[in-house]
Amino acid sequence: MEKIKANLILGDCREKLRELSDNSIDLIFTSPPYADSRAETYGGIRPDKYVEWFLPITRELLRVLKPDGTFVLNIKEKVVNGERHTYVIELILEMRRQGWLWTEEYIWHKKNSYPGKWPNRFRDSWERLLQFNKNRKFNMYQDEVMVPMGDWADRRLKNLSETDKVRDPSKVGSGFGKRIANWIGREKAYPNNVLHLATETKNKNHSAVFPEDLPEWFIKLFTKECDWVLDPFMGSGTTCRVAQRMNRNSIGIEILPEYYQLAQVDIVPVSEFHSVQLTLLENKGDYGSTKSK
Amino acid sequence: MEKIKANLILGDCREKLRELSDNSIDLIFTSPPYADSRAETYGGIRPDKYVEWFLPITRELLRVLKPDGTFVLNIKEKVVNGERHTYVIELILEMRRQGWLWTEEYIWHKKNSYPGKWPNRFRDSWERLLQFNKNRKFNMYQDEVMVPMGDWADRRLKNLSETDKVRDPSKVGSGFGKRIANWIGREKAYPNNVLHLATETKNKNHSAVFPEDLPEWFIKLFTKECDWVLDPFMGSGTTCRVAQRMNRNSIGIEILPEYYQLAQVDIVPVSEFHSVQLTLLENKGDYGSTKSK
DNA sequence: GTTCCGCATGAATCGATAG
DNA sequence: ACTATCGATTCATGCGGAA
Repeated sequence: MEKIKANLILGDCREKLRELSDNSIDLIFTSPPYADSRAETYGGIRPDKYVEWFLPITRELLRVLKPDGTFVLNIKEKVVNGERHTYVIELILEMRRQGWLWTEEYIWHKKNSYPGKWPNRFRDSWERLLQFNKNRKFNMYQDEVMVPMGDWADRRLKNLSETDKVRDPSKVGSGFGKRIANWIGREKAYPNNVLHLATETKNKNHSAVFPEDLPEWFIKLFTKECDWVLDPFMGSGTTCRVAQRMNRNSIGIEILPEYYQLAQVDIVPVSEFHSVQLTLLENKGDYGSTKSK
Repeated sequence: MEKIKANLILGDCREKLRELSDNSIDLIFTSPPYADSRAETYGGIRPDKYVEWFLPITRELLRVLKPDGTFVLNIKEKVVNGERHTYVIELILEMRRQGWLWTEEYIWHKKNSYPGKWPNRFRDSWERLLQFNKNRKFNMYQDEVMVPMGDWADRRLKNLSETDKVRDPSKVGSGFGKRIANWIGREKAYPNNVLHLATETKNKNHSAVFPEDLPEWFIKLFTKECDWVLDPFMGSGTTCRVAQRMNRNSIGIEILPEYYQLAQVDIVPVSEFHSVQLTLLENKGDYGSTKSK
C-alpha cells in the first residue's frame, strides 16, 4: 500500500515555484487568472501586461517539469475594445522563445456557456487547452482515454445534450449509425482534440472554473499512478482533488487564503493508495461526458 | 425580378484582386491553400514563408472590403516537426498591423472526423474561422442563424401563457407580425461561436475543403440578399455556388484551370433572383401548429 | 423511489453613465 | 479623452423540493 501526497501551498507561485526541484513534475495542469479577472490577486493583470506577467512563471514551470512531462494551459483571450485581445497568441510565441514546444491545441467546448446578446458577437462557448512540452518525446498514455467500443455509440449519443439533438437531428440519424458500423469489431476508439464538457454552475462546496472532467482527462492522458501533478494556480483545488482521487501525487499553489482553505477541506496531505479497480469502472470512457449521474 | 451575378475569374488572386473596386465586397469567405498543401500552386508555400506570402493578399482584401463588411478566414496550422506551426497566429498579429480588427474566432468542430491517432496526438477535428473587420461596426444579421432552443418543448407552453400577461401592452399594439416575432424568440436561441458540422460535402461531384453549410452560415450571418461575396481561393466553387443559391452576388478567383472549370459547371454567370416570400407564410403556420403540440 | 419542474447561477460583453 | 462601475441582456445545467 503506497502513500499518495497532496502538497497544498499558500502563497504567490512566483515565489513558491522556486522551492520545487528541477525536472520533478510529470504534468502541469492549470488555469491562470485571465486578464482583468480576479482583479485583486496578482495586482489585477491588465491584458497589455499579461504576457510580461506570465513569462517568469512559465520559465519556472519549464524548469520544474520533467523532460518527458507535459504542461496543459487552460486559457482564453478576453474581448477588449471589440476585438479579441492578442495576449494568448503572443504568449505562445514568447513561450516558444523560452524553449517550450507548442505541441497541440485542444478545444474545450463549453456546452453551457454564459448567456447574453450583443450586436457584434455571439456567446463565447470555447476555451483553449494549450499543450506545451520540453521535448518532442513525452509520456502519453493514449489508451487510457480511449472509449470502449461497445460503449462508443451509446456514449456519443448519450453525451449529446438534448439541445444538441434538437439542433442537429443528423447527429442521431442514420449517418451516425453508418459511422458506427465502421467500428464494429474494434474494441476501442480514440478521442480527438475537442472536448465537450459543461461548466459547473452548481457545485456549492467549491465553485471551480472548470469541471473535474477536464483535469481528469489530461491526468489520465499524460500521467500514470504515483506521478506528480502540479497546479500553480490551484483555486479551490479541483486539479489536486482529482489527482488525489486518481492516485497521483499533487502540488497546488494558491495565493488567496479563502481558496486555499477551501482546497484543504477535502484534500488530505497524505492518503492511502486506493486500489483503483473501482475508479476504472466508474470512469471508463468518460471523456467528453457530462457529469450527470 | 432581379439578376444575381457570379463572376468566376481564372488567375492568380495576387493579380486579379487588383481589378476589383475599393469597398465593394460585403463578405469575404475563403479557405486559402494551407502551408505545404496544393504544393504546385502558388509555388508551394513553405510554412515559414506563409505569412510573408499571404500578407500582400490580405492587404488587397482590406482594400476591396466594404467598411461594414466582414472577412472570414478558414485556416488551421499544420504540425511541423512535432509542433503546431505558428504561421496562423503570426498572421493574425501581422494583419492587425495592416489595419484589420481581429473581431472573433469561431471554431469549426468537424463532428464526423473518425477516431484516429499518431504517437503524440489525436485526430485533429477542428479548424479556425477567424473573423476580421475593418471597423467595430459591421453588418451582422444574427436572427438569420438562430437555432432551436434547449428543452423548449417543456417550457414553451408555460412561457407563452405567462408572457402574454406580463408583456407590456404598448408593444403588443404593433400587431400580428410583432407577436410572431415574440413567439419565435421563445422557441429559438442565438447560437454560439462553435459550429458543429460534418466534413462531408453533400454534393459528391465536388471535393471541397469545407461543407456547404460553412459558407452558408456565414453568408446568412453577414450578408443580405444581393450583397457581394468574394472567395479569392475559390477551388471548386463551394462559396460561390452557395452564394448563388442564396441570392447573393459572388466573385470567385481560382488559379488552377481544373478547379475553375469544375466551378463553372453549375454556377451560371447571371441568374434570376428567386423569391423567398414563402418563408413568411411558413412561420405563420408554425405559430398555430406548435401551440397545439 | 422515481420523475418532473422551478429556479439560481455562471472565466461574458456592451453601452451608458459617472469620476 | 480616458478609465471605472453598473445595469441589461440571455440560456444550458443541475440541485432540490414537489408530485
